[in-house]
Amino acid sequence: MNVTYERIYAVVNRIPKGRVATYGQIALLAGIPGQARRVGYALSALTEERRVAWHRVVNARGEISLRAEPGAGELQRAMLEAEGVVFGRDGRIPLARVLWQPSAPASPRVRRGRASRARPRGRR
DNA sequence: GCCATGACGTTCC
DNA sequence: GGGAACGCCATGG
Repeated sequence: MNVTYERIYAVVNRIPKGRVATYGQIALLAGIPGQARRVGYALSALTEERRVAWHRVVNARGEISLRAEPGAGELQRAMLEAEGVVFGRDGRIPLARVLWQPSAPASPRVRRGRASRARPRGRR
């Protein structure tokens, strides 16, 4: 297993209870900024032995990313709700309130709206 | 070794 | 605000 994967899992495990983090955020903290896709892949290859809090990882929209496993979305939502994470009417999570902020000493309004803009590219 | 796909993200129209 | 396009990378065929 790659060290990157381990680091990703470690970052995910650092998410405090009752909070969620986005894939991009995790990728950033894991040392692979902009590669959220790899994070998703790492989580897909996740096993129960790892015991990673994968349910605290959501996409940038605050929604639960569905995967191959049927019913996993419901499970994830149930686990999050059990931890105190609130869900909006449309099934989304208000990231402004429950988004994990690794370095939020006293100003919770550090990043509002988007998760980050590490790559201001975007040619089209 | 090339091609297609995927638990995603960001920017532009 | 919604949709489309491009990116980056690992994995499997």
